[in-house]
Amino acid sequence: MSRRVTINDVARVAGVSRQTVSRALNDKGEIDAGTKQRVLDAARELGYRPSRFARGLVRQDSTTIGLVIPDLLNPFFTEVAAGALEAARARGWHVIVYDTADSITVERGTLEVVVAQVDAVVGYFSLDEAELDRHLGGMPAVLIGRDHRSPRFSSIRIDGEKGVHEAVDHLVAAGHRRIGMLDHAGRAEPSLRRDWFIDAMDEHGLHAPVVGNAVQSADGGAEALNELLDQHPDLTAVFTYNDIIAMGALKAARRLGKAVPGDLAVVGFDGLQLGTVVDPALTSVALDTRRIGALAIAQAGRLVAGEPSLPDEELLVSAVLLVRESA
Amino acid sequence: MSRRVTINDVARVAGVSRQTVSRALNDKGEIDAGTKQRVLDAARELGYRPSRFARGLVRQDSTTIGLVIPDLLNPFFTEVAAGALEAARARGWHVIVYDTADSITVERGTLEVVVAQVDAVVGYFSLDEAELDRHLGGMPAVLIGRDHRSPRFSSIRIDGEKGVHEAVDHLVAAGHRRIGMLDHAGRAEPSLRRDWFIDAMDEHGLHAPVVGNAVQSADGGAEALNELLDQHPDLTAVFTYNDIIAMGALKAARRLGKAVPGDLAVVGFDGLQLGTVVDPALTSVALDTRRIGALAIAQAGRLVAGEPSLPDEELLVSAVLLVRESA
DNA sequence: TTGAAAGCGCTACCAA
DNA sequence: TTGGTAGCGCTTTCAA
Repeated sequence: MSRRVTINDVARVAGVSRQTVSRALNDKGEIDAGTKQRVLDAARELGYRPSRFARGLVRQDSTTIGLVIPDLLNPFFTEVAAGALEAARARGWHVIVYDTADSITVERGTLEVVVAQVDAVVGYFSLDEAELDRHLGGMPAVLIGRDHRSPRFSSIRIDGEKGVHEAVDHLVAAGHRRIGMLDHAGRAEPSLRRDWFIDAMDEHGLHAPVVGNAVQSADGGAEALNELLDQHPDLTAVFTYNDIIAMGALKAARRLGKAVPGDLAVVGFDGLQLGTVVDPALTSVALDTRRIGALAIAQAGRLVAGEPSLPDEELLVSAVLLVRESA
Repeated sequence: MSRRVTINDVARVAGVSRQTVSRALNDKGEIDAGTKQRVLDAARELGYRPSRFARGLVRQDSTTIGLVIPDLLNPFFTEVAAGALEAARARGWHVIVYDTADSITVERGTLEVVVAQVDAVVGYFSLDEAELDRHLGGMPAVLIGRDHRSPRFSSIRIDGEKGVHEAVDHLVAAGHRRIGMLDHAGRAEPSLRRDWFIDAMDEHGLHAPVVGNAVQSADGGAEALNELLDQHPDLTAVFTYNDIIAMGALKAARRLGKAVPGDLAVVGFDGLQLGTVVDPALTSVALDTRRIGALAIAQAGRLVAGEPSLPDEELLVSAVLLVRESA
């Protein structure tokens, strides 16, 4: 039903050849103004729309990139996506967005179909490289926030180490000694962010700090903070796995009657714009999310065009401490 | 550089015809296991990836929908987009997302390119119908939150009237009489939401209520509330144009030393999930954003397939009051 | 200024 | 089980 009226129909109705139709529609010169108008009229009347496939087949331009993210509603990924869209638009490229709903099954399904629709894939993937490779079958791919072993892939690396150290330095400078962390829950292993945190604490002679776990939501953060403070009421500061959890912690702290940052300082991770709508505004180890998205697109573009990859050091995004009000 | 190795190359290397290659790659039966393996090996070795254009040309399936939104970072649009993505995924359709950066110029540019890439367009548009029509050239389009005159378009209509009335009823029932509103700023005319509000107030004999204007951001909401309370210190409740503004108002109220909802009740509009991360959680006139996105996709699909449009009453999304904590 | 022919890369439909 | 032929809808030579 969809693709019905073709260039031939227009040609017939306009009483010209289809090459002439093509000329009229694509604003090529070498065509009589009258003829052109006649063709345009016929096309409009018939409701003619050129087939993107036929056109794409003969003009080898137009780049489309698949962006795979676990959850668009997670503000962090929203920001990365926005950065990617902007970078793509600037280049005239198109981005098909796939939300895998945090499900590895959906991710598999997505990978299955994405390869037939785009020139390259960028995003966050959970599958291991072998399976990724199998699905992708040679399509250029840029993994965000994850290193790769196979040379078939490219990565945007995230380095939060410096930022986390800055955060701990900041807290210690403000007099904090009893600093806890709310890591993420539900994954097999503790996060890198936790390692960085422990490391930074170590540097200040603050050993074996307290670490709780929060499920990935504001409520999760609130609950986790309650538990943590329950067991360690003497904490004066917490660093969290990310901003969402931190916002929950903020809320929990208030309910506990603790002033932030007076009684409890809170530092998140991600540096979401959202951090400014809560009160106090969230201090956070900030990642440049727009840049992450933009880099992924830029790198994907190079891979598609067969250009050399961006230099490794440019594929790295480092976090810095963003001091707002909560610490 | 991009599209180099074709099915013919694979056929040559594997020593078969290209039809056989096609069979092997598409898991058709009627092929010898050995041959198939040979083909697969050759394909992999050559790094062969089928052209999506050629494939699309011959198999007339695969639906791609363009989603045009003013600002992905606005949580309301994020939620709508997420709903659209989910609905599209369920159908195996693809969604190309375009962020027009709240700019009519970008919107024009987007429309220009989108028509060549998708089967239908859905989203939020600022251009008038005539220009829209000119750009779209007959492509099916679904306008969200905006009515259409031309039969060429389809609309998802938003009705907040009932919800706003519920909100005012709720406030009045709680004893509020001095209820103000923070409308949006910067647009030519006052919003429909304001009309609904005034209407609902009227019904309770509360005439000529106070209306301020806020720019679309949390800070804007905070600033606007300060001004409003400055001029009308006796207000005990505010209804806002949307949740973002409401969150700013929440923050401002706290800074003013006003308890929410004790000293000042706050009701937003949109019902964002985000409303739960602030404290107190935001009471809001809620729209089912997922449903909006899903409906837009469903309707677009019908238009593409030439099926009859969804019935008018199903194309309508009504807001309902979502009572949380702020009122 | 226009049209005829060729071909983009692939799959469907036959016949072998 | 395989291959030949045709053709999807369009643009690009090249002649007329």
